[in-house]
Amino acid sequence: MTGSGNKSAAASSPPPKAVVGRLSLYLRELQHLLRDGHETTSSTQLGRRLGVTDAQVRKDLAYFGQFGYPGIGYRCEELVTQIKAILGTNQEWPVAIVGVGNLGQALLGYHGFRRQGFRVEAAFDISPDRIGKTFEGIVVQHLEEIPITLAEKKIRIGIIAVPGHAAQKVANQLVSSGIAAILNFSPVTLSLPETVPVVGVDLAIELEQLSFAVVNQAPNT
Amino acid sequence: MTGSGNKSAAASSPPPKAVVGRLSLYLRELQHLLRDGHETTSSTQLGRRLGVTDAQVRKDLAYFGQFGYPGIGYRCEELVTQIKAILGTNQEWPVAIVGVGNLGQALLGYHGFRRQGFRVEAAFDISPDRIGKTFEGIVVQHLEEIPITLAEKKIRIGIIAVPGHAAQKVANQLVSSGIAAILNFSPVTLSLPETVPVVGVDLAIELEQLSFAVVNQAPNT
DNA sequence: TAGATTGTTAATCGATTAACAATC
DNA sequence: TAGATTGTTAATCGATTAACAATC
Repeated sequence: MTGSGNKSAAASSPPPKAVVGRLSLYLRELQHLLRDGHETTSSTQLGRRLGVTDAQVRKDLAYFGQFGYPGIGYRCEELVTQIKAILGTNQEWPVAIVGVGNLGQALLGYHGFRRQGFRVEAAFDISPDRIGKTFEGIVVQHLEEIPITLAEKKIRIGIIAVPGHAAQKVANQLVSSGIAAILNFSPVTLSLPETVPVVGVDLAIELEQLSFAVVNQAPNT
Repeated sequence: MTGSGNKSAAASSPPPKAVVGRLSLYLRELQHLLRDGHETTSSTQLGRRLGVTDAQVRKDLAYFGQFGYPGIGYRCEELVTQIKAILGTNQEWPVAIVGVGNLGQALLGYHGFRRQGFRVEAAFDISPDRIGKTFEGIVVQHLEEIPITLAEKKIRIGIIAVPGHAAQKVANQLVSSGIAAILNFSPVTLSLPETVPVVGVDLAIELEQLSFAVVNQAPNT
């Protein structure tokens, strides 16, 4: 017997970030497969859907253990459970949003977060116009409340959606309030202690990648 | 004389995607340096700010030409101009948004796009509640109008911000209307012709990368 | 059994870093 | 000139792919 819950072959070296990124994609795809009634899948099927090779799927998963059944493939439900455990989304994560402008409000209302185990439980802003208002059941608080609220609600992940010029200051406040990780939507590079992982999403930069591709059209292999 | 506008050493092999991604980061940083009154910078300074090595900065730029001055470094303004030309953002790009829910509305109002040369010029939805409404000066149209409007407004880049179950259909409509590239915010993998580049941004996945980092805390090198 | 598919090792490929002559 | 910094080549490192014995 090979698979199922076997963590014995746990990674000795830490997995590259790219692998963790793909792990999330595998999870997403597996959830779609499940919804479509598939009981099992294979590295070939999964890879084809995501545009990666079957070997890569198997190699990526091998960083974390043995989850498959030779001759059969992977049981979708089981693999979903396993990947969630690896990513830490088998638990609920309360998160905070700082900056309740356009983007912050959209993130507050984004149901996709909840579906994957993230629940926005606090929102902060500096504008008197917004403080005290309620969005999606969350009352916007002043930035000053960050330390107390993070502690009270055991929030470890913060989302920054303030204008660029305010982002570093907000990041510092989050860090000094003990945040464990930051998702940054501001178009700036944050300078933070190495112990606080950051993921940056710059919407303009994503579009730039596309304008480059269009201008240098037909990257004909 | 080495630098300035010299495109002679243009890339023979196509630059890896990772390089183009960093190019956008260099551009962003250079714009900050300019605003802070810096006339020149160096691969070391740029790299330190972004957490990459000086060698990598120079190597990345070398894919596209020679832009620096030995002994001096890079003139910020000049390099900004050069990188914009490479990325194609020395021109204005009209873009369309499909899906005017929470996220779509936020994207419509996002000023960061405009700053980098992207202008939202059309918005589409399927809901009668939203069609005809105006957001940020843009009247929401029915999905049916996509072909006519894209042609009229010469829109080549489309942003998908519809629920996952509708995304593939919308993508097909965009493609058959001649879109050149797609930015996809829906949590699904789109299957598209190879000629249409896609960038996917899945907000839940970004958070998953952070929960992984927190759970596997202290990736102590 | 024959067919399918895994996990893993070895081979290949590509990307990053180090080093340094050339230049200002 | 001495000091700084580029562009580029060679060396290193890491990630992807191919191949295959083991397994169901």
